[in-house]
Amino acid sequence: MTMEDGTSKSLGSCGDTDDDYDVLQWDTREDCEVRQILDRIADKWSLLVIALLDRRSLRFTELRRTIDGVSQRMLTRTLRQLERDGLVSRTVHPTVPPRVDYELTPLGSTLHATIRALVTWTEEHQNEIAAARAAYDVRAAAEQEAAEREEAERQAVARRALTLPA
Amino acid sequence: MTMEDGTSKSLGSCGDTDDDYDVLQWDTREDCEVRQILDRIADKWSLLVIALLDRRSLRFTELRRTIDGVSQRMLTRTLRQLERDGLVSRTVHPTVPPRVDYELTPLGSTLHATIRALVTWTEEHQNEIAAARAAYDVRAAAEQEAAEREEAERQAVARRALTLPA
DNA sequence: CGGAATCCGCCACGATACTG
DNA sequence: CAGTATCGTGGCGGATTCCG
Repeated sequence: MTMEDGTSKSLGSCGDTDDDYDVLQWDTREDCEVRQILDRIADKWSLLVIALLDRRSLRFTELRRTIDGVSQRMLTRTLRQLERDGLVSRTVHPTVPPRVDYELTPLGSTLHATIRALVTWTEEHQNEIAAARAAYDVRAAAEQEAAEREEAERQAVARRALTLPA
Repeated sequence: MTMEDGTSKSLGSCGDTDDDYDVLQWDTREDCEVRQILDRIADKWSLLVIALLDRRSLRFTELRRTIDGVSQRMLTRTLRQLERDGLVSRTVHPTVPPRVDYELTPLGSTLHATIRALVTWTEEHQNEIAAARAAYDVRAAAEQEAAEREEAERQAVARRALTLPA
């Protein structure tokens, strides 16, 4: 089993002292739930798996084929974590060859619904972000060029001071 | 400048072909906006910075002190990325010693609002998740122990077959 | 004070091979 | 088919040093 990830134990409810002013704590402490869930949905495959399973339950190989690019190792690990968090349920049919079905739990469904909001936000604002990035890159390039010109100028001055020092 | 991260260019609108059946594409392609934003808010510090700046604008050192654990390198990188994405604005006051203020842009504010939904979901369901994890770990431990007993049994049988083979 | 540049450890992830 | 086990590597993030 080896418990490869760092989650393991210490699920200490994150210490909500009073109101929601605990901005510092819910992200600083490693064992905080928010951090955990965030890492889960943000890792390379979890979100995609959740999105796919929201349509219908799927077998391991179906997921593997559909996702295209995932290694069997990562798919297994992803599914295990989702299962452990109660977001995905795993049903083994004792047939031969073996057959394993994965489906979203009710909890997983509500999470997917929540995530949709984030996806929607991204879709709605991707143009603004792209524009901001383009603008930033232009400014950065301009500043860089200015710095280089300034540097060249300084060197030119230094050279003149050397070539005619009389 | 060196452009250390992999984002750089290629902001190719992710290819929304028809409806929302592009589940495969918006997460598989590296240059997809959803992936980018997700990686941003999920990285170790961005979310915390956004949460802090949502209250009021802050100086570099204020952020550094408040966050407690962040290296100046990572704080700088985080702020640069957020600035590039148009989520945070950076204002340099040409005083001595220099003073730099960071504040959330309107775009950044809307993102923070969206993220709050996710945080809320987590707060509401952290008990279920904790319970699911505990249950999973118990099952896993039980299975492990069962496997070990089975193994011990096999070895015991093998030993008997050797000690009295007459 | 607010960075930039450099070096480095670590582990998440991928590729490969083996098992029930 | 559905995994586990093992090894190699790229890149993230931390520590340190230097600069304007």
